[in-house]
Amino acid sequence: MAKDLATKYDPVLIEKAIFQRWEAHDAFRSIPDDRKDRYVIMMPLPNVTGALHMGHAMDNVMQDLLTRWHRMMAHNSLWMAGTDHAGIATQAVVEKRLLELEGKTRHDLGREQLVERIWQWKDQYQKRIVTQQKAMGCSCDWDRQRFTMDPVCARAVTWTFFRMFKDGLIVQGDRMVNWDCHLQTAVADDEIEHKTIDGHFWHLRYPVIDPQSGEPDHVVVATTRPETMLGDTAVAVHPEPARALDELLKKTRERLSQAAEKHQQELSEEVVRLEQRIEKLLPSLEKLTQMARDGRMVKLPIVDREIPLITDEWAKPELGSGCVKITPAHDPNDYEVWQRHSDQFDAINILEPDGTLNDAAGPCSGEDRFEARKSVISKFESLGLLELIEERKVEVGHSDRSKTPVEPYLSLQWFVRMGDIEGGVTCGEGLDHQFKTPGLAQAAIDSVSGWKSPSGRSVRFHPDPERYRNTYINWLEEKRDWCISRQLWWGHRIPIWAGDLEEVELKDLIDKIMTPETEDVCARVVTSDGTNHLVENSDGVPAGGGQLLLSLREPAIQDSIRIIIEDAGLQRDPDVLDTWFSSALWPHSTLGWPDPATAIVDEGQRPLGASNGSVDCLEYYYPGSCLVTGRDIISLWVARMVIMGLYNLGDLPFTDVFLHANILDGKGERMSKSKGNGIDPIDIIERYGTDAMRFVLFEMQTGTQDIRLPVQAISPFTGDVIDLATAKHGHSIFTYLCPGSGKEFDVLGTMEDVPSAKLISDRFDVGRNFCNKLWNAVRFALMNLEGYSYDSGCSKRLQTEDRWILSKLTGACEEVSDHLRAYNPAAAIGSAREFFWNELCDWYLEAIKPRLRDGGEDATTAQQVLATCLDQVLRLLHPFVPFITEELWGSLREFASERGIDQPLEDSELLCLARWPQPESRFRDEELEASFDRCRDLIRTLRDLRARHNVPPRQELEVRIRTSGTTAAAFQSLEGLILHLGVISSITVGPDVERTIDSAVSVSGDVEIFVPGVIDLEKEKVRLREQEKQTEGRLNGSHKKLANENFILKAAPEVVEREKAQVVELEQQLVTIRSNIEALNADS
RNA sequence: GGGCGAUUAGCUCAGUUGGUUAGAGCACUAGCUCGACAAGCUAGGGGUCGGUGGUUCGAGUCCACUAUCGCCCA
Repeated sequence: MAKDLATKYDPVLIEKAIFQRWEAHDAFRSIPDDRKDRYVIMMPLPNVTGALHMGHAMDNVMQDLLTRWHRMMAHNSLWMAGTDHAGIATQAVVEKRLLELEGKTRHDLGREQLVERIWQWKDQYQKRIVTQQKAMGCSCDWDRQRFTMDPVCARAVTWTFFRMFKDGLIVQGDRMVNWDCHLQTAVADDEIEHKTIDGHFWHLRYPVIDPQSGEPDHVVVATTRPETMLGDTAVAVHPEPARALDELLKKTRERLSQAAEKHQQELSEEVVRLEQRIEKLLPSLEKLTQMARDGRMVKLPIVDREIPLITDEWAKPELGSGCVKITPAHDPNDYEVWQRHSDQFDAINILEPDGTLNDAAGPCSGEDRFEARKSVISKFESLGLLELIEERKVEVGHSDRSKTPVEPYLSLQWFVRMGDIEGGVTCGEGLDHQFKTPGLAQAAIDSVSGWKSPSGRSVRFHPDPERYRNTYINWLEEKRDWCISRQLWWGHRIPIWAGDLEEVELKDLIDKIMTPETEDVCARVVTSDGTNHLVENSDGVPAGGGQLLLSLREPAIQDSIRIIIEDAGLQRDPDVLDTWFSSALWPHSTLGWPDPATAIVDEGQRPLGASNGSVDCLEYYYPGSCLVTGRDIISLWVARMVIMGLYNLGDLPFTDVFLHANILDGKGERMSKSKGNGIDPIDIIERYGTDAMRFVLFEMQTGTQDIRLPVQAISPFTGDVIDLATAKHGHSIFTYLCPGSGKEFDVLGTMEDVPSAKLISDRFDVGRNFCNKLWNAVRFALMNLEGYSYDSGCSKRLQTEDRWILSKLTGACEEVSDHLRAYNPAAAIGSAREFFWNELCDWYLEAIKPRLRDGGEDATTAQQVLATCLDQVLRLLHPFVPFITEELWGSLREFASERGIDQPLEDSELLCLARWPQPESRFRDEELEASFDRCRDLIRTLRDLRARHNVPPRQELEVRIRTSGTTAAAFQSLEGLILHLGVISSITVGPDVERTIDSAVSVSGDVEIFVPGVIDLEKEKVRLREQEKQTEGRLNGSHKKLANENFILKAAPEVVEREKAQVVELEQQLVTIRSNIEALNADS
């Protein structure tokens, strides 16, 4: 019985069962069939570092929305799920735990054991992530999920690397990295924490070799890291100090002339300083520049190296002595200088990976970098070359992972060449649509710039195409090489074996491993002059031998060849690939590329190869449809997927990129695991229900504007709700103080000795309320569907309100689809909500209550319209709030097995597989909607009048209305409705209706409403006078506009006409209001 | 340092190509336990659209500058 349904919706009772039903029916299964319409979303793979937060929830539910929507449109829809190994992040988490719990470093464990530990961690978190996603209702094909390091994805990685290596797209080179001496790895820029500490600025003298007369016998350079002088290979001065100083002075003066008061003093002091510098120091700077041009050398103290004086704009004439030391191997800026002058001097590395100094450091070799700092200073002091020591605040980058200072460090890394390449790059090699592109970055730029792939595809960003197209292109246009090597143990190990071999050994080895049939081995030899030769057989081995670089393509055969090449003295590259290398392949690696038929999927998974007469997954599902992600990884990931898809398959991985908003906390900071401000979606789901959470996320997703989500914690001590945006932190950023008890609690649930608090946000109340409303509306309907049976003749008996709600329903179906097509979930769910709540519940349900009560044929018709509306509403809402709609769908089908008006709607046991609502244009009746709107206005006016005069809601009123034409006709045709909804005893409408002396009065538009028996003349007068004043104001405005010649001349004719019409209307209304005021005055 | 964006009601956000009185939800105020729903219903109050200047007959909307904040890239 419908009456047995609880009066409150309890999500906990149904969500699990509903999900099980979906799984039991295999509802999210995707297998290739003969459908042409297909829809493919590749999940932006969450990494296995930790559990998901609301930012991921946003991403996931957006994808679920699109997938469910397309599935209901009967497209063959695949949502591919999976997780990412996330190189450094995951390794760091596991290493940190290892140190905290066992006091061991990764070196104590060794590579194999550490990797084993990380696999365990991955298993644990992958499970947790999948649990979270299923709880969110994600309708992925769960039998196809992948992991970036599983055999299917791993094979795609080695194949891609191999092909790029063979094509000369992957090369080795030097690059400045941030080196963590403690963990002995490079760390990414975003893993560095900048701290300002008290330091020094040491001014050092370097003697000039053979100074000419009038030239100084030494130059002065300043540094905060004096030990780096051991690696100096040049000293730079500005090429045109006079011009540079002059320009700077001009600019500073200009700024001073426009500066706000608070900046004026600072700027005028700067002007004076520059003027003095030009007067006093410029001559000696110009002398130095001349010396550099003449090729003068200086002698580097301690190591006694002769290094050149050079000119470069990096040397700032406005600072210090104007000279700057150049340490290319240990400073990123100096490295840039070296790139510009590599013909004039070298780079010298003075650091060992552990932070001690190497042999190049001469007498300081073997010392730790900080000891070396002291000894360099004392040596300069004893040589009399220490000019000055300044106290200074210094910015020092510290590694997030080890908390030790990082060192800029020049090291050998692997790169993918992104720029244009002589001869171009072949995309989709071996496929019938293969094509050439100038270079990888260019191919990605073209794909958003009018170029079409062989299958006619290009990429478009949503919902703001131009803005993000620019972001994407700006980054790609630099065409900077992509550094793909990482000094880690967790990840795809670079499939390269290398060794220096003599010519004879080389030939011998090549003969052993490369036969004409071999496709899995690629050999390149780098000779002593640095040239790189692709070697296809032993005849191609260059004279004199060199460094052999072997790449192996197929993981399966690596083991057999490996023994041979390792015997020959080759060693495998110890580095692993950048995580983004494997995630860039995600859209095709998951589908089994390079060969779905032989892809080794997990036990119990659907195979990827062709079966049952259908093509294989790769052919069917690639290229895909839409990528859903945040804008922050446009360059890191989106562009790289485009590149890899084009390169490997000659086509784009997707045509649409939907960039959704990021979730911020109450302070406006990005939600993230490491910041400790992330909410676990499970916390929200437990408290509010999944659908409530989803509803609110969709409502927040309006554009690409980021969304603030103020977060509260429930104190584990007092139960109080604490706003985290204003709460005080405890000992760490993950803990806060409970104001009630003063005790500390944790918000991540990872601190063992600190009680953890559940995080909530009252923003989700809205979603919970919505679900409850939906629940109760259906409950009401079911209570009134007793004895329902479908009747195809129903359309002949439709009442006004029936036709109205069907017209509105048609509009809602159109709007929801339109908004979804425009990637505007907030607008889409807004339209659905507006129809369901403000039209169906507020007006239609109220309107039909008397009919349902009275029974008979009229009741039957109302039942059928109601059942039809609910059927359609549940379908419209399903992609947004899948659990509650699926549950209610089951109940609705029980009570009304057939729904529809003149023909039954297509039915389906599961709502998630039911057909998406089609707008029925024959129900559209705009005239009726307009009449209905007039009635609603009238009823609202009457309710307002009741409230103003304290008339009890149930006390019936008599109403007299003076109006004519269409408005009068509308009121007359909807009289029954007005009587019922306005709680009116009688209504008189006509052009000659007169106000009775005891009537309250309300004027709205061309309608005068009189309600006898409700008298508070003073209130009425005050209100009418306010209305009079307001109307006069608006009228004046319009008059003014129309009096303006320019307005008449220049504004669009329809705008002028509208303005004129408004004047007529307002004047009429003013007359009416004034006559009513007069009448009231006459009465009193 | 370069690029992109944001600033609208107490809060969170809408506001298409410039054109009637700038909207929604929450919160607030008042009144409603009428046979779905108090997680509800009804009505109401609340904004000189960050600031300054400009273009225009007309600016929340376009332009310039400025302040604050955010993101990406160096």
